[in-house]
Amino acid sequence: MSEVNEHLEKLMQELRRGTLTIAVLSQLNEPQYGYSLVTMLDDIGVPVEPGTLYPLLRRLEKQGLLDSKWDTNESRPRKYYLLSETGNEVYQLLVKEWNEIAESLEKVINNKGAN
Amino acid sequence: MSEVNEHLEKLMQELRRGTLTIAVLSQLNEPQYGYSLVTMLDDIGVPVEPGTLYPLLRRLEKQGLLDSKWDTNESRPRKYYLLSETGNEVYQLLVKEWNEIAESLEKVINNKGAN
DNA sequence: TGACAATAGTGTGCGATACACAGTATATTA
DNA sequence: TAATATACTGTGTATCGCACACTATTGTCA
Repeated sequence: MSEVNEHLEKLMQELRRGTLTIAVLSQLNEPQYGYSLVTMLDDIGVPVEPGTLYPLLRRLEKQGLLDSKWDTNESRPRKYYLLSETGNEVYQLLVKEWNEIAESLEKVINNKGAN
Repeated sequence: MSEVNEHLEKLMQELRRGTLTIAVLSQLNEPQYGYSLVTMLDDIGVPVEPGTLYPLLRRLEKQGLLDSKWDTNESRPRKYYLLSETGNEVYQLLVKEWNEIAESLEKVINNKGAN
């Protein structure tokens, strides 16, 4: 891979940053477990490594945005996550922030700022 | 500041990641120097610390996306930056990537993925 | 029985960024 | 003219999320 492409990859990766958190939070109105989230997000077009998602879920729980509960009734134990109340508030604010960023970037890209 | 708000700040900061690069590249069809970019971007609604912008500009130059040239004719020496050819290509690709990300996130947020 | 899928995790290095700080020369104002 | 602000560029450092390689266990199915 050329050097330019490596840099491009890095830049795109950087752009995606933080969006995974929003994607995850958005799916957790309904309880989901990690493994299901991986395939689910993948289906929606947000591919994610398990080794990326699991630490994220634990972090969000530690921060109080998610609640978790083990389900040991099924054939295999699953850890279900769900949005907490503060998690929901934070999610709303994040979406708002996202929209502002998107709008501002649109303007910048279309050079509407050049007057 | 409450703990939740600190986390929120971090998350929003994370969301903004990488967008500054796009913003900067978008303004460099015309040559600009660092200080002018700071105020310019600030006007457009993309506030940025000088201590953040300058290293970014140098990095982008080192990566070959920007060319630079000192102007010592004016009262104060200014370092003008300009998109290189590859810089322009990369910028186009970044915008494309950004649009895809934005679209995908929109879907996720509006729960269009739940079918 | 042996391989694959389901399910959850850890460890680590990289790299961008925010922020505090530094430095110099020119305008501007008192 | 002395003092203060502003224009302009930079450096150093700590943080922190993330990608990725890796580990581990248990059930399922050929």
